[in-house]
Amino acid sequence: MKNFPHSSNTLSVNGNRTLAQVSPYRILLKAGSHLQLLKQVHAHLVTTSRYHHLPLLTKLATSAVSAGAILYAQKLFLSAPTVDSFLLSSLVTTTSKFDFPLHTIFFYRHMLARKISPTNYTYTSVIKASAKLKDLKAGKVVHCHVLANGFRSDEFVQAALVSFYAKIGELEIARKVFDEMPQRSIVAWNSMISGYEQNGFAEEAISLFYEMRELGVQFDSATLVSLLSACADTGALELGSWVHEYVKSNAINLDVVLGTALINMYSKCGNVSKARGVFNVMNEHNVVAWTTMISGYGMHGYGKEAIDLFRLMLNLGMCPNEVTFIAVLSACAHAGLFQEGREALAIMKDYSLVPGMEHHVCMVDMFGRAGLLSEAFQYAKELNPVQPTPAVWTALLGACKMHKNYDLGVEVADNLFVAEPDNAGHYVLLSNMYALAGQMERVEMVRNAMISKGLKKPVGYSIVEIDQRAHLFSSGDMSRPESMAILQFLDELIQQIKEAGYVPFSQAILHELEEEEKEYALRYHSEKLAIAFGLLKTSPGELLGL
DNA sequence: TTAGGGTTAG
Repeated sequence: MKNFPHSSNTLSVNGNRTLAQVSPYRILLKAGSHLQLLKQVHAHLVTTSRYHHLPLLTKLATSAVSAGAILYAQKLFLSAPTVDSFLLSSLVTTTSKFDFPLHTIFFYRHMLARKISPTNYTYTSVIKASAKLKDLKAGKVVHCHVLANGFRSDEFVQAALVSFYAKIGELEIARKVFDEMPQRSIVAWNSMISGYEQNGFAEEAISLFYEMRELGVQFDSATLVSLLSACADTGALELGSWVHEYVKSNAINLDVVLGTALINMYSKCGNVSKARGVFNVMNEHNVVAWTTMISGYGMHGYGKEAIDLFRLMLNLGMCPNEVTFIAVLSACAHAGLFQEGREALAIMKDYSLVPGMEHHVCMVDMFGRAGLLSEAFQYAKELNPVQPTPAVWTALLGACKMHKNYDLGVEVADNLFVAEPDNAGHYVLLSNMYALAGQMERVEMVRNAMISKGLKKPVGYSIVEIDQRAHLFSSGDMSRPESMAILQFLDELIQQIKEAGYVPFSQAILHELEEEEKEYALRYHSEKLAIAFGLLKTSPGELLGL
């Protein structure tokens, strides 16, 4: 609730003048979104018989929406003696703005029922509400209304549609609307770029940005934020650094959103000190910025730095949320700081947070990695009556493998098998664990089960960036024209490192492969292919930034 | 007599 200046419970306007002497509209403006005052005005309007005055009622209802009193606003509307287009379109736009999408649709239906013609403002609001509700059908219906009522070339409505389809994952439709726009606004470009990135098509997001630049369309901060996310997704450090330089040399305001996107990009691309550099020069830090930086430290094994930053955050009075705690616990797990992790989990309640399954997974992972296997197993079992999720068992299984405790590993694997019988990734973990425990008949059983169910483990990828272009490799990938050269070069490299003492660790891919196959899979692992390609295509030292 | 579509962490 916002603070209301002057007084809290009674209206005193302009010194001694009474309520009746002052324009009710001015009182309403002054009441702002203070619900108590709005109700007083409401009562006043009723007692002075001005309740039928629609402009006043409209202002009252939209103020109630902005105060979060959506049901009160709805009652006001339903009790109105008459309704006009101003009242309804105001309610549609205000409910959309203040995040009451169901009510936006509700008032829009009332508009249609009363044959009130929507404007482009109405359409943008209703489309945004459909996006919030992830309601494809509602959005498509509104899209039809848009076309039928001649808003096919309205810049605002079309941009809202691009955004809607992109958010809901219908990228082809989004692109079609985008392509057919007579005038593409910056917002339409940004919606399309962000849509690609949010749906896992970072390459397309980056391409579209290049297209935008080549066409001479001026991009803005929001474009760069989505572009940075795409860089983070693909490891495109060079392009991400270009964005940073661009921001600095064009004096673009480094607000908390842009700053956080830069921190995230540098962290994911492996440059934590640059990430911290950005964090340090930002003027404003919200919980997302803090969490991103803590998470950046954590993912690179800098547990102490993550904990120090977390403590600094708390000392400065910033409130962590559940994501912050996931970042902290994960950092502790990777750095072996289980004491710190335990303390962090214990203080969640001080911030009215309850540990969820993701936090428990971190704890199991933390004990497991630290070699405290029985503690981890105990923790996992004590999660009852909340049944441990497969993620908990997977974390524990990884720990059993890491610490070569195969007996416990098999026990855990059995739990995993029961918990999620259709996950191909788990089958591979299971069969590896059985193989390590020497239970070959079970390996056979798991493998057969996998084949009979037609399950296949999703393919993993490795990416290397050369000249601002990301190159993607999967294991044994032979799809490039340079494939033979890459393999030849890789063979030479492997020969050299073998001479230097390298022994392939074929246990790591035990999934019932013959010895020869094992070595093939290890040798042509996607990371190795990507690195060989990178070394081939760059001058000595360049790939490592030397 | 009102008001708009795009951007950050797991």
